[in-house]
Amino acid sequence: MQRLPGFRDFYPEEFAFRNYLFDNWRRVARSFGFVEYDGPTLEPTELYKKKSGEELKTQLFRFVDQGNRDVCMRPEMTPTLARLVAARAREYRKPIKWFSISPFFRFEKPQKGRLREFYQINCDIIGDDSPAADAELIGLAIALHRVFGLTETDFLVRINNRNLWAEFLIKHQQPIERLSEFLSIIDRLEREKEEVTAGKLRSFQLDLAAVREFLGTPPGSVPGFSELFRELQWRGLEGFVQLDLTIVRGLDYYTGLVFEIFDREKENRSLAGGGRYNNLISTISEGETDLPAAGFAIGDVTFTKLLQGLDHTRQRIDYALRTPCGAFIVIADEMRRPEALELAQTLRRSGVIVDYSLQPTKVARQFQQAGTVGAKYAVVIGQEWPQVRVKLLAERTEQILSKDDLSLFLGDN
RNA sequence: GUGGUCGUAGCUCAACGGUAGAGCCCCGGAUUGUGGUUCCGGACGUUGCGGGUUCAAAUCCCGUCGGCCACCCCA
Repeated sequence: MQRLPGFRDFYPEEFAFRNYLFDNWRRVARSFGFVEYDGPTLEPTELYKKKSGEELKTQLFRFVDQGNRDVCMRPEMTPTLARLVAARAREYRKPIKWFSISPFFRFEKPQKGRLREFYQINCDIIGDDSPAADAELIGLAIALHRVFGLTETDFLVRINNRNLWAEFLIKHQQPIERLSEFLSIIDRLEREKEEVTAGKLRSFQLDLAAVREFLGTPPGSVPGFSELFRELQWRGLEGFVQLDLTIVRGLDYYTGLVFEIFDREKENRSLAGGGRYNNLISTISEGETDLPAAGFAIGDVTFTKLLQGLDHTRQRIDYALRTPCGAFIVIADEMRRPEALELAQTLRRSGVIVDYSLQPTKVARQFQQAGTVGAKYAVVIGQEWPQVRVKLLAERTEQILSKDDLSLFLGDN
Protein backbone atom coordinates (compact mmCIF):
# COMPACT_ATOMS: atom_id res chain seq x y z
CA MET A 1 0.00 0.00 0.00
CA GLN A 2 1.29 3.38 -0.93
CA ARG A 3 0.97 6.60 0.95
CA LEU A 4 -1.28 9.21 -0.64
CA PRO A 5 0.66 11.77 -2.69
CA GLY A 6 1.62 14.91 -0.83
CA PHE A 7 1.18 13.31 2.59
CA ARG A 8 3.90 12.44 5.04
CA ASP A 9 4.68 9.68 7.48
CA PHE A 10 6.28 10.74 10.71
CA TYR A 11 8.64 8.00 11.81
CA PRO A 12 10.25 8.62 15.20
CA GLU A 13 13.11 10.62 13.66
CA GLU A 14 10.73 12.93 11.82
CA PHE A 15 8.38 13.10 14.74
CA ALA A 16 11.22 14.14 17.03
CA PHE A 17 11.93 17.03 14.71
CA ARG A 18 8.28 17.96 14.54
CA ASN A 19 8.17 18.06 18.32
CA TYR A 20 11.26 20.25 18.35
CA LEU A 21 9.56 22.66 15.98
CA PHE A 22 6.18 22.72 17.67
CA ASP A 23 7.53 22.79 21.23
CA ASN A 24 9.58 25.88 20.47
CA TRP A 25 6.78 27.60 18.60
CA ARG A 26 4.39 26.85 21.44
CA ARG A 27 6.75 28.15 24.10
CA VAL A 28 7.44 31.38 22.25
CA ALA A 29 3.77 32.05 21.46
CA ARG A 30 2.92 31.55 25.13
CA SER A 31 5.72 33.88 26.14
CA PHE A 32 3.90 36.60 24.19
CA GLY A 33 0.73 35.93 26.18
CA PHE A 34 -0.99 33.98 23.42
CA VAL A 35 -3.17 31.02 24.36
CA GLU A 36 -3.72 27.91 22.27
CA TYR A 37 -6.96 26.85 20.61
CA ASP A 38 -8.03 24.56 17.79
CA GLY A 39 -11.01 23.90 15.59
CA PRO A 40 -12.30 21.06 13.43
CA THR A 41 -10.22 19.69 10.59
CA LEU A 42 -13.36 19.43 8.48
CA GLU A 43 -15.55 22.46 7.87
CA PRO A 44 -18.66 23.19 5.78
CA THR A 45 -17.62 24.44 2.36
CA GLU A 46 -19.91 27.38 3.01
CA LEU A 47 -17.35 28.78 5.46
CA TYR A 48 -14.88 29.35 2.65
CA LYS A 49 -17.47 30.77 0.30
CA LYS A 50 -18.36 33.44 2.82
CA LYS A 51 -14.92 34.92 2.97
CA SER A 52 -15.51 37.32 0.16
CA GLY A 53 -18.17 35.84 -2.01
CA GLU A 54 -15.86 35.21 -4.91
CA GLU A 55 -15.74 31.84 -6.62
CA LEU A 56 -14.10 29.08 -4.65
CA LYS A 57 -10.52 28.21 -5.15
CA THR A 58 -10.05 24.95 -6.96
CA GLN A 59 -7.41 23.55 -4.71
CA LEU A 60 -9.63 22.23 -1.95
CA PHE A 61 -10.07 18.76 -0.50
CA ARG A 62 -13.80 18.99 -1.03
CA PHE A 63 -16.40 16.22 -0.95
CA VAL A 64 -19.96 15.40 0.02
CA ASP A 65 -20.16 13.48 3.29
CA GLN A 66 -22.54 10.62 4.03
CA GLY A 67 -25.04 13.04 5.45
CA ASN A 68 -25.05 14.82 2.10
CA ARG A 69 -23.15 17.85 3.42
CA ASP A 70 -20.75 19.77 1.21
CA VAL A 71 -17.54 19.77 3.26
CA CYS A 72 -13.86 20.71 3.02
CA MET A 73 -10.71 19.69 4.79
CA ARG A 74 -9.59 23.06 6.11
CA PRO A 75 -7.17 24.82 3.76
CA GLU A 76 -6.40 27.61 6.26
CA MET A 77 -7.24 28.64 9.79
CA THR A 78 -8.53 32.19 9.54
CA PRO A 79 -12.17 31.46 8.60
CA THR A 80 -12.42 28.89 11.40
CA LEU A 81 -10.91 31.35 13.83
CA ALA A 82 -13.33 34.04 12.69
CA ARG A 83 -16.21 31.63 13.25
CA LEU A 84 -15.00 30.72 16.74
CA VAL A 85 -14.47 34.32 17.75
CA ALA A 86 -17.76 35.52 16.26
CA ALA A 87 -19.66 32.89 18.25
CA ARG A 88 -18.20 33.89 21.61
CA ALA A 89 -16.85 37.37 21.08
CA ARG A 90 -18.39 38.71 24.30
CA GLU A 91 -16.88 36.04 26.53
CA TYR A 92 -13.27 37.05 26.07
CA ARG A 93 -11.49 40.15 27.22
CA LYS A 94 -9.98 42.05 24.32
CA PRO A 95 -7.59 41.88 22.77
CA ILE A 96 -7.94 38.18 22.12
CA LYS A 97 -4.50 36.70 21.49
CA TRP A 98 -4.76 33.14 20.24
CA PHE A 99 -2.52 30.69 18.45
CA SER A 100 -2.87 27.19 17.07
CA ILE A 101 -0.59 24.57 15.55
CA SER A 102 -2.53 22.26 13.29
CA PRO A 103 -2.70 20.48 9.95
CA PHE A 104 -4.15 21.92 6.75
CA PHE A 105 -5.02 20.43 3.37
CA ARG A 106 -4.78 21.68 -0.16
CA PHE A 107 -5.33 19.63 -3.26
CA GLU A 108 -2.31 20.82 -5.20
CA LYS A 109 0.38 19.08 -7.11
CA PRO A 110 3.10 18.43 -4.53
CA GLN A 111 6.42 20.12 -5.23
CA LYS A 112 9.12 22.12 -3.52
CA GLY A 113 7.90 23.41 -0.18
CA ARG A 114 4.36 22.45 -0.98
CA LEU A 115 2.53 19.33 0.13
CA ARG A 116 -1.10 18.34 0.38
CA GLU A 117 -1.04 18.09 4.14
CA PHE A 118 1.08 20.56 6.05
CA TYR A 119 1.16 22.21 9.45
CA GLN A 120 0.92 25.86 10.30
CA ILE A 121 1.23 27.92 13.40
CA ASN A 122 -1.42 30.61 13.24
CA CYS A 123 -1.24 33.62 15.56
CA ASP A 124 -3.92 36.28 15.70
CA ILE A 125 -4.82 39.38 17.70
CA ILE A 126 -8.51 40.24 17.69
CA GLY A 127 -10.09 43.40 19.00
CA ASP A 128 -7.18 45.78 18.62
CA ASP A 129 -6.78 47.89 15.50
CA SER A 130 -3.61 49.72 16.52
CA PRO A 131 -0.10 49.69 15.07
CA ALA A 132 0.91 48.30 18.46
CA ALA A 133 -1.03 45.12 17.67
CA ASP A 134 0.49 44.97 14.18
CA ALA A 135 3.96 45.39 15.61
CA GLU A 136 3.35 42.80 18.31
CA LEU A 137 2.36 40.26 15.65
CA ILE A 138 5.41 41.02 13.54
CA GLY A 139 7.49 40.78 16.71
CA LEU A 140 6.04 37.38 17.48
CA ALA A 141 6.58 36.18 13.92
CA ILE A 142 10.23 37.21 14.17
CA ALA A 143 10.62 35.56 17.58
CA LEU A 144 9.21 32.32 16.17
CA HIS A 145 12.11 32.34 13.71
CA ARG A 146 14.81 33.49 16.10
CA VAL A 147 14.11 30.78 18.64
CA PHE A 148 15.72 28.33 16.20
CA GLY A 149 18.82 30.45 15.85
CA LEU A 150 17.76 32.23 12.67
CA THR A 151 19.11 35.77 12.43
CA GLU A 152 18.49 38.85 10.33
CA THR A 153 20.97 37.52 7.81
CA ASP A 154 18.76 34.45 7.35
CA PHE A 155 15.30 35.96 6.92
CA LEU A 156 13.53 39.20 6.20
CA VAL A 157 10.05 40.55 6.89
CA ARG A 158 8.62 42.54 4.03
CA ILE A 159 5.74 44.72 5.03
CA ASN A 160 3.21 46.82 3.23
CA ASN A 161 -0.23 48.30 3.69
CA ARG A 162 -2.96 47.76 1.16
CA ASN A 163 -4.41 51.15 1.98
CA LEU A 164 -1.46 52.71 0.21
CA TRP A 165 -2.62 51.20 -3.06
CA ALA A 166 -6.22 52.10 -2.28
CA GLU A 167 -5.15 55.71 -1.91
CA PHE A 168 -3.11 55.40 -5.07
CA LEU A 169 -6.21 54.35 -6.99
CA ILE A 170 -8.28 57.16 -5.53
CA LYS A 171 -5.59 59.67 -6.35
CA HIS A 172 -5.72 58.53 -9.95
CA GLN A 173 -9.53 58.63 -9.96
CA GLN A 174 -9.98 54.91 -10.35
CA PRO A 175 -12.84 52.91 -8.78
CA ILE A 176 -11.91 51.47 -5.40
CA GLU A 177 -14.10 48.43 -6.15
CA ARG A 178 -11.41 47.22 -8.50
CA LEU A 179 -8.74 47.25 -5.78
CA SER A 180 -8.31 43.48 -5.58
CA GLU A 181 -8.06 43.21 -9.34
CA PHE A 182 -5.45 45.95 -9.25
CA LEU A 183 -3.54 44.31 -6.39
CA SER A 184 -3.22 41.08 -8.32
CA ILE A 185 -1.43 43.05 -11.05
CA ILE A 186 0.96 44.44 -8.45
CA ASP A 187 1.41 40.95 -7.02
CA ARG A 188 2.59 39.71 -10.42
CA LEU A 189 4.72 42.70 -11.25
CA GLU A 190 8.03 40.94 -10.73
CA ARG A 191 7.07 37.74 -12.54
CA GLU A 192 5.11 39.12 -15.46
CA LYS A 193 6.53 40.59 -18.63
CA GLU A 194 6.46 44.38 -18.74
CA GLU A 195 4.17 44.53 -21.76
CA VAL A 196 1.61 42.30 -20.10
CA THR A 197 1.59 44.40 -16.95
CA ALA A 198 1.40 47.61 -18.93
CA GLY A 199 -1.53 46.20 -20.89
CA LYS A 200 -3.41 45.31 -17.74
CA LEU A 201 -2.74 48.72 -16.24
CA ARG A 202 -4.19 50.40 -19.29
CA SER A 203 -7.67 49.34 -18.22
CA PHE A 204 -7.04 51.46 -15.12
CA GLN A 205 -5.77 54.31 -17.25
CA LEU A 206 -2.46 53.94 -15.47
CA ASP A 207 1.00 53.49 -16.86
CA LEU A 208 3.80 51.35 -15.58
CA ALA A 209 6.00 54.33 -14.92
CA ALA A 210 3.55 55.83 -12.42
CA VAL A 211 3.32 52.51 -10.60
CA ARG A 212 7.09 52.10 -10.62
CA GLU A 213 7.56 55.57 -9.25
CA PHE A 214 5.11 54.87 -6.44
CA LEU A 215 6.91 51.61 -5.67
CA GLY A 216 10.09 53.57 -5.18
CA THR A 217 8.62 55.88 -2.57
CA PRO A 218 11.29 56.24 0.11
CA PRO A 219 10.18 54.67 3.40
CA GLY A 220 10.35 58.01 5.19
CA SER A 221 7.69 59.53 2.99
CA VAL A 222 5.24 56.65 3.04
CA PRO A 223 2.29 57.81 5.10
CA GLY A 224 0.96 55.76 8.01
CA PHE A 225 4.08 53.77 8.77
CA SER A 226 5.81 55.97 11.31
CA GLU A 227 3.93 54.51 14.27
CA LEU A 228 4.49 50.96 13.19
CA PHE A 229 8.19 51.55 12.61
CA ARG A 230 8.54 53.29 15.94
CA GLU A 231 6.89 50.30 17.61
CA LEU A 232 9.27 47.94 15.82
CA GLN A 233 12.23 50.09 16.78
CA TRP A 234 11.26 49.92 20.45
CA ARG A 235 11.42 46.17 20.08
CA GLY A 236 14.81 46.37 18.39
CA LEU A 237 13.47 44.74 15.23
CA GLU A 238 14.15 47.32 12.54
CA GLY A 239 16.92 45.16 11.09
CA PHE A 240 14.44 42.41 10.34
CA VAL A 241 11.91 44.43 8.39
CA GLN A 242 11.75 46.21 5.08
CA LEU A 243 9.00 48.17 3.44
CA ASP A 244 8.05 46.58 0.13
CA LEU A 245 5.06 47.90 -1.76
CA THR A 246 4.92 44.83 -4.01
CA ILE A 247 3.79 42.66 -1.10
CA VAL A 248 0.01 42.57 -1.33
CA ARG A 249 -0.89 38.92 -0.52
CA GLY A 250 -3.28 36.85 -2.57
CA LEU A 251 -6.24 36.81 -0.24
CA ASP A 252 -9.09 39.23 -0.69
CA TYR A 253 -9.91 39.59 2.97
CA TYR A 254 -6.86 41.60 3.95
CA THR A 255 -7.70 45.22 4.71
CA GLY A 256 -4.55 47.02 5.85
CA LEU A 257 -1.18 45.75 6.93
CA VAL A 258 0.15 42.81 4.94
CA PHE A 259 3.51 41.14 5.37
CA GLU A 260 5.50 38.16 4.25
CA ILE A 261 8.66 36.60 5.58
CA PHE A 262 11.32 35.46 3.15
CA ASP A 263 14.37 33.29 3.24
CA ARG A 264 17.23 35.69 2.51
CA GLU A 265 19.25 33.07 0.66
CA LYS A 266 16.46 32.27 -1.72
CA GLU A 267 14.38 35.38 -1.66
CA ASN A 268 11.58 33.88 -3.67
CA ARG A 269 10.81 31.41 -0.94
CA SER A 270 8.05 32.60 1.36
CA LEU A 271 8.22 31.31 4.92
CA ALA A 272 5.24 33.06 6.44
CA GLY A 273 2.55 35.54 5.64
CA GLY A 274 -0.20 37.51 7.24
CA GLY A 275 -1.94 40.80 7.67
CA ARG A 276 -4.93 42.68 8.94
CA TYR A 277 -8.45 41.49 8.15
CA ASN A 278 -10.80 43.91 9.86
CA ASN A 279 -13.97 42.86 8.04
CA LEU A 280 -13.74 39.09 8.02
CA ILE A 281 -15.33 38.41 11.41
CA SER A 282 -18.24 40.62 10.47
CA THR A 283 -18.58 38.79 7.16
CA ILE A 284 -18.46 35.34 8.73
CA SER A 285 -20.98 36.30 11.42
CA GLU A 286 -23.19 38.08 8.91
CA GLY A 287 -22.80 41.38 10.67
CA GLU A 288 -23.50 40.17 14.19
CA THR A 289 -19.97 40.64 15.44
CA ASP A 290 -17.62 43.28 14.21
CA LEU A 291 -14.07 43.11 15.50
CA PRO A 292 -10.80 44.24 13.98
CA ALA A 293 -8.29 41.45 13.60
CA ALA A 294 -4.83 40.67 12.32
CA GLY A 295 -2.75 37.53 12.15
CA PHE A 296 -0.21 35.44 10.36
CA ALA A 297 0.78 31.85 9.72
CA ILE A 298 4.08 30.02 9.33
CA GLY A 299 4.03 26.76 7.39
CA ASP A 300 6.15 23.84 8.52
CA VAL A 301 7.33 22.55 5.13
CA THR A 302 9.37 25.49 3.90
CA PHE A 303 10.41 26.38 7.43
CA THR A 304 11.77 22.89 8.03
CA LYS A 305 13.72 23.03 4.79
CA LEU A 306 15.32 26.28 5.86
CA LEU A 307 16.24 25.03 9.35
CA GLN A 308 17.76 21.85 8.01
CA GLY A 309 19.58 23.64 5.23
CA LEU A 310 21.64 26.04 7.35
CA ASP A 311 24.68 24.82 9.26
CA HIS A 312 24.09 26.80 12.42
CA THR A 313 20.45 25.83 12.77
CA ARG A 314 21.28 22.26 11.81
CA GLN A 315 23.71 22.04 14.72
CA ARG A 316 21.03 23.19 17.12
CA ILE A 317 18.70 20.52 15.82
CA ASP A 318 21.31 17.81 16.30
CA TYR A 319 21.93 19.01 19.81
CA ALA A 320 18.26 19.30 20.70
CA LEU A 321 17.35 15.91 19.31
CA ARG A 322 19.98 13.97 21.19
CA THR A 323 18.64 11.72 23.88
CA PRO A 324 19.01 14.02 26.84
CA CYS A 325 19.76 11.47 29.51
CA GLY A 326 18.79 8.02 30.52
CA ALA A 327 20.07 4.84 32.02
CA PHE A 328 20.24 1.42 30.42
CA ILE A 329 20.10 -1.36 32.95
CA VAL A 330 22.45 -4.18 32.08
CA ILE A 331 21.32 -7.40 33.72
CA ALA A 332 24.58 -9.29 34.09
CA ASP A 333 23.09 -11.98 36.25
CA GLU A 334 19.64 -13.19 35.24
CA MET A 335 18.98 -14.19 38.87
CA ARG A 336 18.90 -10.47 39.61
CA ARG A 337 16.22 -9.63 37.01
CA PRO A 338 13.51 -9.07 39.67
CA GLU A 339 15.75 -6.57 41.48
CA ALA A 340 16.61 -4.93 38.18
CA LEU A 341 12.96 -4.45 37.32
CA GLU A 342 12.23 -3.02 40.72
CA LEU A 343 15.14 -0.62 40.34
CA ALA A 344 13.90 0.40 36.90
CA GLN A 345 10.50 1.23 38.36
CA THR A 346 12.06 3.32 41.13
CA LEU A 347 14.25 5.25 38.74
CA ARG A 348 11.41 5.88 36.34
CA ARG A 349 9.25 7.22 39.13
CA SER A 350 11.99 9.71 39.91
CA GLY A 351 11.94 10.90 36.32
CA VAL A 352 14.88 9.09 34.80
CA ILE A 353 14.43 7.61 31.33
CA VAL A 354 15.20 3.91 31.81
CA ASP A 355 15.48 1.08 29.34
CA TYR A 356 16.71 -2.51 29.46
CA SER A 357 16.60 -5.73 27.49
CA LEU A 358 13.28 -7.56 27.76
CA GLN A 359 14.93 -10.88 26.98
CA PRO A 360 17.97 -12.52 28.58
CA THR A 361 20.89 -11.24 26.53
CA LYS A 362 24.62 -11.43 26.67
CA VAL A 363 26.25 -8.57 28.52
CA ALA A 364 28.18 -7.40 25.49
CA ARG A 365 24.95 -7.19 23.53
CA GLN A 366 23.27 -5.26 26.30
CA PHE A 367 26.03 -2.67 26.23
CA GLN A 368 25.56 -2.41 22.52
CA GLN A 369 21.85 -1.81 23.02
CA ALA A 370 22.65 0.86 25.61
CA GLY A 371 24.70 2.60 22.95
CA THR A 372 22.11 2.39 20.20
CA VAL A 373 19.28 3.77 22.34
CA GLY A 374 21.56 6.66 23.23
CA ALA A 375 21.67 6.06 26.95
CA LYS A 376 24.03 8.21 28.95
CA TYR A 377 24.68 5.58 31.63
CA ALA A 378 24.76 1.83 31.80
CA VAL A 379 23.83 0.41 35.19
CA VAL A 380 25.18 -3.11 35.66
CA ILE A 381 23.29 -5.34 38.04
CA GLY A 382 24.89 -8.57 39.10
CA GLN A 383 27.27 -9.94 41.70
CA GLU A 384 27.83 -6.50 43.32
CA TRP A 385 24.22 -6.29 44.42
CA PRO A 386 23.00 -4.41 46.45
CA GLN A 387 25.59 -2.23 44.87
CA VAL A 388 25.62 -1.45 41.15
CA ARG A 389 28.26 -0.57 38.66
CA VAL A 390 27.46 2.68 36.85
CA LYS A 391 29.24 3.40 33.61
CA LEU A 392 29.27 6.74 31.88
CA LEU A 393 29.14 5.40 28.35
CA ALA A 394 30.65 8.32 26.48
CA GLU A 395 33.68 8.48 28.80
CA ARG A 396 33.93 4.75 29.37
CA THR A 397 34.42 5.39 33.06
CA GLU A 398 32.62 3.54 35.80
CA GLN A 399 32.06 3.58 39.52
CA ILE A 400 30.28 1.51 42.11
CA LEU A 401 27.28 2.96 43.91
CA SER A 402 24.75 1.58 46.32
CA LYS A 403 21.39 1.09 44.66
CA ASP A 404 19.83 3.62 47.01
CA ASP A 405 22.22 6.37 45.92
CA LEU A 406 21.47 5.73 42.26
CA SER A 407 18.31 7.84 41.95
CA LEU A 408 20.11 10.79 43.44
CA PHE A 409 23.15 10.30 41.26
CA LEU A 410 21.22 9.97 38.02
CA GLY A 411 18.96 12.83 38.99
CA ASP A 412 21.97 15.13 39.38
CA ASN A 413 23.50 14.11 36.12
C1' G B 1 -4.28 20.99 -15.05
C1' U B 2 0.56 21.10 -18.66
C1' G B 3 5.62 19.63 -19.31
C1' G B 4 10.58 17.60 -17.94
C1' U B 5 13.13 13.86 -15.16
C1' C B 6 13.71 9.54 -12.15
C1' G B 7 11.66 4.58 -9.79
C1' U B 8 16.82 -1.93 -8.73
C1' A B 9 17.63 -5.15 -1.15
C1' G B 10 15.26 -1.34 4.76
C1' C B 11 18.97 2.93 2.93
C1' U B 12 22.81 4.85 -0.94
C1' C B 13 23.74 3.11 -5.57
C1' A B 14 26.02 -0.54 -9.61
C1' A B 15 24.78 -3.76 -13.65
C1' C B 16 22.26 -0.50 -19.58
C1' G B 17 19.69 -6.96 -24.28
C1' G B 18 22.55 -12.67 -22.00
C1' U B 19 22.29 -16.41 -14.57
C1' A B 20 20.54 -9.10 -10.37
C1' G B 21 25.63 -7.11 -7.26
C1' A B 22 28.38 -3.84 -3.60
C1' G B 23 28.57 -0.71 0.72
C1' C B 24 25.81 0.73 5.02
C1' C B 25 22.00 -1.11 8.23
C1' C B 26 19.93 -5.63 10.52
C1' C B 27 20.76 -10.75 12.70
C1' G B 28 24.46 -14.51 14.49
C1' G B 29 29.62 -15.84 15.86
C1' A B 30 35.23 -14.81 17.40
C1' U B 31 36.43 -19.62 25.56
C1' U B 32 30.30 -18.14 29.36
C1' G B 33 30.22 -9.55 33.27
C1' U B 34 31.69 -4.32 29.38
C1' G B 35 29.46 -1.25 23.74
C1' G B 36 30.67 2.45 19.33
C1' U B 37 36.97 -0.22 15.90
C1' U B 38 38.32 -5.14 13.53
C1' C B 39 37.45 -10.21 11.49
C1' C B 40 34.04 -14.28 9.92
C1' G B 41 29.17 -15.87 8.67
C1' G B 42 23.80 -15.05 7.60
C1' A B 43 19.11 -12.91 6.07
C1' C B 44 17.40 -9.72 2.29
C1' G B 45 14.60 -8.54 -4.30
C1' U B 46 8.14 -11.05 -8.52
C1' U B 47 14.23 -4.59 -10.70
C1' G B 48 7.09 0.42 -8.72
C1' C B 49 2.85 -1.95 -11.40
C1' G B 50 0.54 -3.73 -16.22
C1' G B 51 1.16 -4.84 -21.21
C1' G B 52 4.29 -5.22 -25.77
C1' U B 53 8.96 -6.33 -28.84
C1' U B 54 12.71 -10.43 -28.51
C1' C B 55 15.33 -17.03 -28.40
C1' A B 56 16.32 -13.80 -24.04
C1' A B 57 14.15 -7.39 -20.84
C1' A B 58 16.25 -4.24 -14.71
C1' U B 59 17.96 -2.73 -19.69
C1' C B 60 14.08 -1.26 -25.70
C1' C B 61 8.61 0.49 -26.60
C1' C B 62 3.54 1.85 -24.68
C1' G B 63 0.46 2.66 -20.57
C1' U B 64 -0.17 3.44 -15.40
C1' C B 65 1.08 4.72 -10.30
C1' G B 66 4.55 7.28 -7.32
C1' G B 67 9.07 10.78 -6.21
C1' C B 68 11.58 15.27 -7.59
C1' C B 69 11.52 19.87 -10.59
C1' A B 70 9.36 23.82 -13.62
C1' C B 71 4.79 26.26 -15.36
C1' C B 72 -0.33 27.37 -13.61
C1' C B 73 -1.92 28.55 -8.82
C1' C B 74 -0.83 29.96 -4.16
C1' A B 75 -4.80 30.59 1.59
